[in-house]
Formats: sequence, structure tokens, C-alpha cells
Amino acid sequence: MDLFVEKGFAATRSEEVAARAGVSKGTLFLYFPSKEELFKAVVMENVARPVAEGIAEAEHFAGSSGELLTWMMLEWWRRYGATKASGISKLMMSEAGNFPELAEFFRNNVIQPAQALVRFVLQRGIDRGEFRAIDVNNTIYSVMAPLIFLVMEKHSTGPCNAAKPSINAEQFITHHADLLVRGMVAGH
Amino acid sequence: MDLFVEKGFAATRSEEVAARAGVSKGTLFLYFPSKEELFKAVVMENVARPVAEGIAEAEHFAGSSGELLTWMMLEWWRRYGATKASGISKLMMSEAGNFPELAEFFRNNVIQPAQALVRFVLQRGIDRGEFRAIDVNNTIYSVMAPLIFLVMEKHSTGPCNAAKPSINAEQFITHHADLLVRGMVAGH
Amino acid sequence: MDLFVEKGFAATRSEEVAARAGVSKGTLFLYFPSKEELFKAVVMENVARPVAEGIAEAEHFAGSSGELLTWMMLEWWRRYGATKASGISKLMMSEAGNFPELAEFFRNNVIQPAQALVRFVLQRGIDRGEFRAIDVNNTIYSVMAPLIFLVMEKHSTGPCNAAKPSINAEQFITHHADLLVRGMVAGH
Amino acid sequence: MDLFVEKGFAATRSEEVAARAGVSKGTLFLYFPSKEELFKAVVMENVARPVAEGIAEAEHFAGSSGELLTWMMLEWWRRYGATKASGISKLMMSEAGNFPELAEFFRNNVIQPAQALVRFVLQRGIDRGEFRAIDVNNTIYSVMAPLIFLVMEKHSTGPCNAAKPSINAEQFITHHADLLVRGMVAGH
DNA sequence: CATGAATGAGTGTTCATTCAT
DNA sequence: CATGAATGAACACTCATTCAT
Repeated sequence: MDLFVEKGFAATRSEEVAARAGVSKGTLFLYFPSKEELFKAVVMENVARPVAEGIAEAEHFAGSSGELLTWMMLEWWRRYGATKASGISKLMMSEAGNFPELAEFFRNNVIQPAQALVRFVLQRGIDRGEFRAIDVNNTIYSVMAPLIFLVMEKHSTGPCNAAKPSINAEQFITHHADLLVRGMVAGH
Repeated sequence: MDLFVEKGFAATRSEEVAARAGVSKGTLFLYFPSKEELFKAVVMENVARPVAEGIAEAEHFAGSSGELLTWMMLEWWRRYGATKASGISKLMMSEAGNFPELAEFFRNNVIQPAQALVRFVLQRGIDRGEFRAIDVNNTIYSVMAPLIFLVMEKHSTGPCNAAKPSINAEQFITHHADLLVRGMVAGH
Repeated sequence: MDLFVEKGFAATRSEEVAARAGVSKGTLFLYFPSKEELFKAVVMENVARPVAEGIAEAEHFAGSSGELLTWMMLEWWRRYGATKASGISKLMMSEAGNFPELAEFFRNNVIQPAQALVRFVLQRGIDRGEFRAIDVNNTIYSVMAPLIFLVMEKHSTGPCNAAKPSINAEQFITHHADLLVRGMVAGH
Repeated sequence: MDLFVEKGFAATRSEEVAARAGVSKGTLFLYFPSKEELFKAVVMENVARPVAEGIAEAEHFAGSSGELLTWMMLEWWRRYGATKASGISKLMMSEAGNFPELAEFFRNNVIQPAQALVRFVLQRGIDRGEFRAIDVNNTIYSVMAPLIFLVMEKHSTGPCNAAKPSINAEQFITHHADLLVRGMVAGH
């Protein structure tokens, strides 16, 4: 996974994968009939774990829905976005066109549960009178877009780039969530 | 551009570019000293140019800053995001790590001008008393993230996917802009 | 080696080297990371090695320094100059300007050891009172020039040239060495 | 000629030749049917002039034959060896194998007259009792070899090589001539 | 079950040569 | 006469894949 995340599918050489796995190149092809199958296996293995955990916790959150939204976005970043694992998401967006099966799997097992969670939070706010009767479907994207954006940004520039005045992710998420909540609050 | 968008930078073969241009491989290198320079020319023509034009227009916008922001985001989508050219942006996010020089070129010629424009609009709103004294730097990302998100979404699934219940981009942009503007307005 | 000698460094195609070695092009690059490294290996094997051997023997020579000089020059010719391997020396003089790195490699691994050996012999003659206090640096060239000359002559005309009334190399070397020794002997 | 001398036949690009000649690449091929023919013309044009002049002067030399030999070698170096024109000689040795016609032309029009001149000088020394009854044929090579050697050395390393502790040509020639004359003088 | 030596199709790039204008 | 735009065959080097051991 590390190598695919670092370099993408095409630029990752089987030889290096084998080396990092501590086996010979031949052995790799003994277990995976092709580089494509290896890639699929890598993605399948490394996806969908943390999402489920997050959902369970969110359902028992005690505070206001605005606080919940902010907490959830920050938590997602801390547990997933900021880790190497989020490279899988970047990978998926980059390579989805070449691996339709993977894309569909990813959509079903990662994106949709995540969207459902966001929907749950937004609906909770509306139901409790904290938010206006906003357009939930579109707001889901307003919540997810900056997270995806951060992930792409994090993984698009390699280990290079000393001059990177990079984004402060948590600060940005807090700021964005604040904007959203202000835009959603009831009474305006 | 078509080929780069379809296949990415690395996977696009010079020979095929030449063929589609109706010339021989040698001729290509007569006009562009390398594949990288060819790509830069593609970026300049199809990405940097429309961005520059949009900037010029935005500077003479007459209405409120909230309207300007909404108009700008929608216009960006109509003129660039919705076209095949936006595939270049997806490609850059996908391959930046492997081609640092291209990444820098893109940053300088596309991303930075775009950020400057957004900054200009936000500052305009603050200066005219339409917006609160928001954190401009982070808000720039709040504006750009959904646009990037839409571009990634549009190009991440190839020509496939009939079942795509895809996002209605213009509606989402309008919605997101509305949320942002509501979140930024002065007096709350 | 045969191919490099026949065609020169630049004109020798890796594919043909591989073919003559009875392997595929890929295999060649499995063993030598580049054409330059392949060439260096050829030099080490066919040029630097015999030179080194000759040096070892010369150091244990028993006779007079004049005899040693003559023996050394003749031996150099028999073991190296007269063989196909000496084509490498011709090649290096011809292409050194276009391949500075190879030139330096050759200088370090072949020319300098050879010069050191000649210097050793001349100094031996002076130290033992057999030669005058000649200018050693220039005399080194007086010793080497005719050998280089013979090598160039041998390889400058291809396999052609029936009418070649060519030089009798051993006779010339003997003659030249005799002239040099007469010119160097002490007491005049 | 400059370009061929600097880079050799293969490494000289027609485009650059045309540029330096101040014409277009097409024009070049209007006058010379191929790069090979161009090369032949270059060599033919630039050879054989100075040799003839030198011969005439040598025949009227007044001093001893040893002095004549030294003077002749130095003069050859000053008028030809040290100039860019000597690159032609290097070129011929390097490329003779690929251009047999040129090689023969060069042999007939340059080398043989030069050898004849050296022979004349040596014979003069013998006839006047200044030199022993040496082997004239081989001694001719003993005279020419260092000159050829110097020319090769001068042109084998391009404009590179700051660390070149290069040979002092005139000093070496003087030294070598001295050794030869000492080795040839009558009475030993 | 694992290896690693071997492969060969494929890639960006160069350059002598052509030819319509 | 001269041009310069166009060509396409070459070439060094890469890497996923195979297979005898």
C-alpha cells in the first residue's frame, strides 16, 4: 500500500513492491496474477475499516448538531485523513477510471456509508430545530468536499516541496465547519 | 489535451499525440522539445488562459460581493470545470508527485492566480462591509474545495457508469456559495 | 569488445552487443546499468588487466634497464598492442572528446598506471647509473608515443587494404628502443 | 571543418554545420548529397597545403642534419600540429576505417610526402657522416610517432579538462629530437 | 513453494534526409 | 537557388511477466 500511495499505480514497480514485501519478484506473481490484481487486493484490504467505527460513535454524540458536525469532520481527519491510509482515497479518485470494479466497490463500501453519516448529522440538526430546512443532499457535498480536497492536497505533492506553505488542516476544517454551521443555523 | 485528459500524463504516448494531431512523431518534437513542454503548452492554452480571462472579468463586476462570489464559482464551472479541460486539473492532482516540475508549473500558472482571484473577491467583500472580518486564507480553500471536488468527481469515473446519479454541479455550487455567503455576512 | 573495437563506442548498438553475447537486449541491462558501464567493464577486463599484469612482472626484471625497457615495450606490443584489445585505445583517443567520463575512467585505469610503469623503469636506469639524468617526464612520452602510434596505425585502416606495406611493429619497436637507449646512456 | 574536428564525424550534426555556414539545412543537401560526401569534401579541401611548403624550405637548410631534424619537427608542430588544422589528421586516423577512399587520398597526399621529407633529412645525415648507418625506414617512424602522438593528444580531449597537466609540446619535441640525434650520431 | 535469470515490446527523443513552395 | 517543415527509422533504456530449476 505504501508504494501505491506514494507513486500511484503505473509508477509503482513490481520489483520494488516485492523488495519491500521481502520476497522475490517471481513470488509476487505467484500470488497475484498481474499488477492490476495486486493493486485491487491492496485497495480491498485497506479500505472501509475506520468509517464503520466513526459511525457508531457519532450516533451517541451528546452535544449540539453544529458541534457534532465539527467534531465529526475533525475526527475523520485525525483518524483517517491525516494518516497514510487516506492515500487510498486519493488513489481511488486518481485511478477509478482504469479500475471500474474498484471504483464501484469503493463507492458502495466507503463513500455511501460516509454520506449516510453526514446525512444523519444534518437531519439531526434539522429535526432538532438547530438548522434551517436546508438542501441536505447538496450540503453533504459541502461537508465532504473540503475533506476530499485536503486528502488530495496532502497526497498530491510527494515528499518534496520544502517551500510548501501548506494548509493547516485542522484549522481549515474548524473554519469551514464554522462557516457551514453559521450558514445553516435556523432563524436567518 | 484530449489524450492527456483521457490517459494522464505518463500514460499518454507521444506517438499517439502526434497521430491525433495528424503529424509524425518527429514533427511533434520539432515544435515541443519534450513531452513535458508539450504538456505545459497544453496547460497554458487550455487552463491558464481561461483562468486569466475570468480574472479580468471578475475585476469589473458591478454587484455585491456575495453575488460576485456565486457568479464567479458558477462561471468557473461553466467555462472550465464542466469542460474536458478540467481533466487537466484532475491529472495534475493525480500525478503531481511523480512530476514535480510540472506540479510547480501548474501551481505558478494556474493555482496561484486562481487563489489570488478568490482572495480579491473575499477582500472586496470585507472592504465594502459585506462580509465579516473572516479568515481569508482558510476561506479561499472553502471556496475552492467544492470546485476541485466537482472536477475530481467528474473525471474520476471514466466514460463508464450509466448508473451515475451524479451531482448536479451548478445546483451544488449555488447551494454551497449560498451557505458560504450566509456564513460570511456581516452582523452576526 | 569486438563490437566496440570494430565500430567505436557511439556506433555500437546495445542490441547487437546483446545478440553477439547470445542474450536479449533486456538481459544486457540486467548486468550492466548502462552502455557506459558495459564499456568500462570491457576496458577493465581487456585493457586494465593485462596492463596490471605487465607491471607486476616488470618490477621483478633482472637485467639492465635498457634491456628492461626494450623487453617491456615489446612485451606490451605482443600482449596488448598486437591484439584486438588495443582497438580500445584507438577508440578512446577517437571518442574521448564526446565521452569525457569514459575518457577520465580510461586515464585513471589505463594511462596513468602505464605511465607510472615507464617512469619506474626510467628512474631505475638513472638510479643504477645506466642512464643519464634525463628529463623523465618527457622521456615517458618518447617511450609511449611510438606504441600509441603503432596502435593507431593498426586500427585506423579497417579490415581493408591489401596494399598495406605496413610497419613491422616488433622490428620498429626494437629499433626505436635501441635509439632511445643509446640516447639515454650515461657518459655522453 | 571546425565542427568535424571538434566532434568527429558521427557526432557532428548537419543542422549545426548548416547554421555555422549560414545556410539552411536544406541548402546543405543541395550541395552535398549526403553527410559522408560533405565530410569528404571538408577533408579534401583542408589537407596537403602546408606539407608542400615545409618540404621546399627543408631542402635549403644550411646547418647540421641534427639541427635540421629538430628544426623540422618543431616547425611542423608550430605551423600545423599546434593549429586547428591538425584536427584533420586526428580525424583521418579516427575515421579512416569508415572512409577508405579518404584514407588512401590522405596516405598519398599527406603521409607519403611527409615521410619522404623525413627520409631526405635522415639520408642527408648519413651521407654527410653525421649519423650512423641507421635503419632509415624505421627511424622515419621514430621521428613521426611523437608528432602524431601530440596531435592525437591535443585533439582527443575536447575543450574540457581544466585539470589537464598537458604535455608541453615544443619542450617534448626538443627533448625527443635530442634523444634521437644522440642515438643516431656516428661513432658509437 | 520460491527464486531470479531472462525476455521483448514499448517509450521518449534524435537527426539525416526529402520536397513542396 | 534556397528554404524549412516534415519525416521515420534508430537507439538507449524500462519493466511486467515468464519459467526452468
